[in-house]
Amino acid sequence: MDSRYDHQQHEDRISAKWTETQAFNPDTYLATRTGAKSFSVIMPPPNANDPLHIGHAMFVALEDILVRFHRMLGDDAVWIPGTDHAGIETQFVFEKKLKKDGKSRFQFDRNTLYQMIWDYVQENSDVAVNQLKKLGASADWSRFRFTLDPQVVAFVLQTFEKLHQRELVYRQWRQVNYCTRCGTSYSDLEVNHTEQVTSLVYVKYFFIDKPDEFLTVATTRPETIFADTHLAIHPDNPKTKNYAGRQVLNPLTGETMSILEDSFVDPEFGTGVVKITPAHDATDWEVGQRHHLEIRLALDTTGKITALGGDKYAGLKLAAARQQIIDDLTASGHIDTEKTNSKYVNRVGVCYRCGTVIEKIPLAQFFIKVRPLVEPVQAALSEGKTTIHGAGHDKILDHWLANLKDWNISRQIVWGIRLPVWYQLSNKKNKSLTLTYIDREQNRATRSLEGVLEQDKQHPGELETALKNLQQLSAPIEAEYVVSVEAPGDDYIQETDTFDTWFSSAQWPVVTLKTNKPGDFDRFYPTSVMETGYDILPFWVMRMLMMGVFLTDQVPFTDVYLHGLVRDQKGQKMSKSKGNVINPLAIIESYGADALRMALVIRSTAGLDKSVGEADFKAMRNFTNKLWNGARFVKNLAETAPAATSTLPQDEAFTQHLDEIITTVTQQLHDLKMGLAADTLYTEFWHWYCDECIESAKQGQLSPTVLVAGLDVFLKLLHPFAPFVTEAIWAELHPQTSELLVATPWPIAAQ
RNA sequence: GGACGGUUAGCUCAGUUGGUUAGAGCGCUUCGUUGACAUCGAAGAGGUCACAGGUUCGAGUCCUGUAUCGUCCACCA
Repeated sequence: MDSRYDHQQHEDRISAKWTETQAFNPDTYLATRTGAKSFSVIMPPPNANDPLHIGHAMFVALEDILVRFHRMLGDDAVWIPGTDHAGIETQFVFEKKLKKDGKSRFQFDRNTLYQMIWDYVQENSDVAVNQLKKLGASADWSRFRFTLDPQVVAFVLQTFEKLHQRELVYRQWRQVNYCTRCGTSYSDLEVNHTEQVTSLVYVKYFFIDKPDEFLTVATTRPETIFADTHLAIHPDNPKTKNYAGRQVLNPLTGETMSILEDSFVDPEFGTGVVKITPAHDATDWEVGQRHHLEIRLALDTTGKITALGGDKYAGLKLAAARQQIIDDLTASGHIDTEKTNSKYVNRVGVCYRCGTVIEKIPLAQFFIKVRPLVEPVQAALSEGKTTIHGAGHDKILDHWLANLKDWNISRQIVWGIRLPVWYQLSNKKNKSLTLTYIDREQNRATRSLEGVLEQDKQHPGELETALKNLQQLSAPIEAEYVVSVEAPGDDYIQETDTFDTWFSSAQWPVVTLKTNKPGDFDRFYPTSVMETGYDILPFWVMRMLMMGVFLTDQVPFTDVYLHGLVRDQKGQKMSKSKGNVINPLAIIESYGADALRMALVIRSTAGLDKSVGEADFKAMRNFTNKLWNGARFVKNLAETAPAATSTLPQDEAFTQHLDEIITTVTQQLHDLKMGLAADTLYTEFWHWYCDECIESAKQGQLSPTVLVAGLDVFLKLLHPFAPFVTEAIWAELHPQTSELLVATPWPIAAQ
């Protein structure tokens, strides 16, 4: 053996051996499954087109430890890998790429664009998988799934159909979160809230009956004044009480606005009078619902002022319109300029992806009723069917479940699974469907269905072109639709909206098992441990619970282990702008995958963030070297020492303590205390086995045969944590056998 | 405004159901290459376990409150 462990000489070679022997496929490694307990882990699928980051290394390390442990225990253990099409993320990245080439998504019909993104993802799809293998992930690659695999898509469509049959899906014209830059709506979860400095302007609304008197209203959104229908006051506010029922003039349109009373108004804030814009503000929308107010749109989905703005403002972009309106209102004496606070800090919703301010815009979208899905989950959790491991996140989940609102699953992007919703072309109610398509002159055209049919009469083939080169379909709320996995007939056009990626992800534990090898679902469901970052608890874990219970009447997993963020050595969040991002591949290159894994896992705890830095990787690299050299010495000792004729003084104590270690580590792993188990093994191997036991053996107090047997135990216990170096040492110690360490049984304490 | 976490050695963090002199890595001091490892070994310095009460034979660990940092949620124009 070399005097140093050189990971680069071993890792790829060992990886290949594991693959050759199909060591990770339970159909292969288990001689018999009779009586074997099932242990299944579904991998959180990384984005198919992205290289892995340090967070992925964390999940690989933790999940791999569990799977290798249970495999060695003799369980029917499987870890099902996959990659995610990551709808918005991927389309966002692809559009940036298009832009670089001087193109835009609007130049392509949706089928062409979809195919282009598909090809792009295919080009990169090996990257993630190869990196997972580099990390030592003992996943069963023969069960690999991509979220857009045809079987997966088919399953997701059936789920939607099932939800529809159970009346858990509805289409409604409702205010939704809309990113004008990404061109799609979002669910509430995709909106981040951040503080922003804007101008708070005080606008005067003059009374109709007394034209020289006015009410002052503070607003940060003067550009929506076109769509204002009312002002509101609190019914019990003495300061504003006498305004009730009076009428004022809209300062921009000159229209009559009445003053209504609603207790949502905070008498203490501003002037105690609020303008109501039902279309573009969440609170105002609700006020509008309560008081049956007309909903008028001031902004469209491109972020421009609608026709409501008249010749002067229509078509202006939001920011430009805002400034123009402030200027104009100031000029016309409608703004109390002395009161203007140009540094007003307020909270706005921004797109989690691109940071653009999210607009509230009413749109016809598909929603899922969440109450009927949530309730069985709450029941299951309170019965302890699923345990959440991770610093209070169980309570956070409870809070989410209790307050969850209906889920908008429609996205106006192409990179995803298209909703199985169909509109009949000949249906009179569907005449005003709007089709955007690339016409025969390669121009982007937007026409009503009626208009397309008209065109088709004059230029036969227009309808065919429109359907074939369709970019986007926009159906009014009164349109009639059919939900069907297959096209109901030739006379139908399919909805162009795609599912929220999380809608299909929510079914991942079910779909990966149901569309895989026959019998997998019964064999592995409910899965054992769902291990993922706490940051996607509401996005993913909660929704997997909801959809899992809906589809199977069982929770999708019995335990959830939430790991924290990986931070840098100073405890700072990693970000590209700070330049403190750690590339896991670079760490593997210099220190080895084992060192990376150990550094991430050791003393990490569920639900809490973990700091790592160069010093940690180095320390754990030293540990792999320590293992190697301890083994090197012990091997040599066993080979050269004369056969023991009797037991030595330390032999019994050694065996006893070794048993304690086995018991402790085994229990820690059963309890999902991977960080603690790694720490136990590190300390026991280095400071007990090497520092004490090897030294005892040198002094003839401990038998080499006992020592070498103990080494085997350590190699097995450490294998889940540091699979490469332990496998390499195993081969050195047991040159006569072809059995790999990965396939050996877990040690059992004598007592 | 609500909720949830963190606060332990110079730094980053463990501490498994309350139980003997509170641990690790890195850093620091002194010494050491006599059968593995200098990516090493030996010895050592360094902690009122945020603070204040309480429960207990016994509290880093349980309870109450305070401070502070952080995260998530929330319709304050």
